[in-house]
Amino acid sequence: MGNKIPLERVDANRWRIPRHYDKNMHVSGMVYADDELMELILGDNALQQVANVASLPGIVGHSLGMPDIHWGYGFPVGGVAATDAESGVISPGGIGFDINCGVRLLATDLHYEQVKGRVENLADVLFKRIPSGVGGDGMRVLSRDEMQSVMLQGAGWAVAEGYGVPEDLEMTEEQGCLQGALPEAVSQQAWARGRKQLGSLGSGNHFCEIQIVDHIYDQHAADTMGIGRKGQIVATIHCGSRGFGHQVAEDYIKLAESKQKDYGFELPDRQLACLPLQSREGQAYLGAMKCAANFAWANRQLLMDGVRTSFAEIFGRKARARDLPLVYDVCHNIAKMEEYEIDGEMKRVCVHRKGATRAFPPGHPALPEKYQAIGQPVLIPGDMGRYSFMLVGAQGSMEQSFGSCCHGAGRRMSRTAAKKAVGSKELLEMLEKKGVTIRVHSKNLLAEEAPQAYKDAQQVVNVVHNAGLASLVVRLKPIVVVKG
DNA sequence: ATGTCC
Repeated sequence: MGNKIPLERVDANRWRIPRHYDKNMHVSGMVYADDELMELILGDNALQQVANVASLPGIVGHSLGMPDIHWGYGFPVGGVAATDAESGVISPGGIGFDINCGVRLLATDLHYEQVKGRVENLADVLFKRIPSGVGGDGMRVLSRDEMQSVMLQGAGWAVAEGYGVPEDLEMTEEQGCLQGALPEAVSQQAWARGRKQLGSLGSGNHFCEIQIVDHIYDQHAADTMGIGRKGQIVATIHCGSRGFGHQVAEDYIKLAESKQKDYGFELPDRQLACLPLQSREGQAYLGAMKCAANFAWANRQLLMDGVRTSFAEIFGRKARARDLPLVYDVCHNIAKMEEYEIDGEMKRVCVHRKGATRAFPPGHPALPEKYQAIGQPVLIPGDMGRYSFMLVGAQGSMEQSFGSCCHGAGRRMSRTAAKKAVGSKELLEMLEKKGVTIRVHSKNLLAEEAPQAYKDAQQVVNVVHNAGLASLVVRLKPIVVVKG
């Protein structure tokens, strides 16, 4: 079905889905891929979803698809869409179920030579200290007051509770807190789920990895981030808002679906259900989404503390935050109100990033002082067997993609297809052969995350680099993987 | 992603 879509080649890395393809489209689609990735993308219906998103009321610019794009709920994963702040809509499916799923990376001052004899020990301690698994409870149970504070203050709450240091907040997108969160817009069911889950990894593609700096593309930017030594050990955490954000998403997707007739929206897919940004319901979703985003930042802050404590336990470090500084934290499932130049005038828009990372260029006012000259760190986890990447945002993102780029390798197999194709035993053997030590809560879910189930992250990041959305800084190789 | 079906 995807191959019915007319694709116009723009250049080596970009393809247009012309607006005339479907009368519902208000704008064209723009998809970032080279020839090889486009072959994979044509294998599912993600391009149809890019075209569908172009029919959202008030969409501006292009409906965008990043090179890691694949099929998602209504919107593709790896999609970016901006809607007019006054006359446009917000679509909960355009943010996704795991609100503020995101990634953070910590540097260490350790070299692989200092760690290689303790790898098994490190894996055990991380697995012990980082709660994981489907439905898993977190590091602490929150009172109602504490839960409300987490929703309102995000990572700042966690730092005030002793999980980390104020410098961590400077190195977090939005300082780890979106203003304007509305706890009263969050259902009691979501409150109840959230109160048990703060400080937990969950399952699926979430992980904590210990990685080695494997290749350096940009020494100056790598040095600025404190990850400029080959063989240096870093830690990556990939996690979101757990059952809390999932419940918020579910509640508002249902609400939006029930309101489509009232607002006179006739969208090509009911999963695109949306709410006018300036409506009572639209503002309620935005306020609830911010609660979930803030919860996710507090969650990653607690998980990071677990990583620092693990390193302290093994390597005897006392000043943990100083020895393991946070390099940066980005979210990749979120809607943000931002300003861009569109057709020659500045416009305030709601940028839906679903499986897409903010990638602001050097000099952007939202960046901390430390990164003004190099641009925003952009963390791109690949798969557990091959590699992950650090990039920095480039000027092209402001001109082309509403300050956004890809968020990962992107699936090439569905979860069910991956489970059919890969046995958990052979996968564990393959990882061991590659020198990856793994601790996993549920072995039968692991196959869903097999490297074969993902595109080659190197190909994906090459496309955003060549298209000028972000620039390569370092490549990382996993040595320890902890998963749910 | 997810108390993977209220």
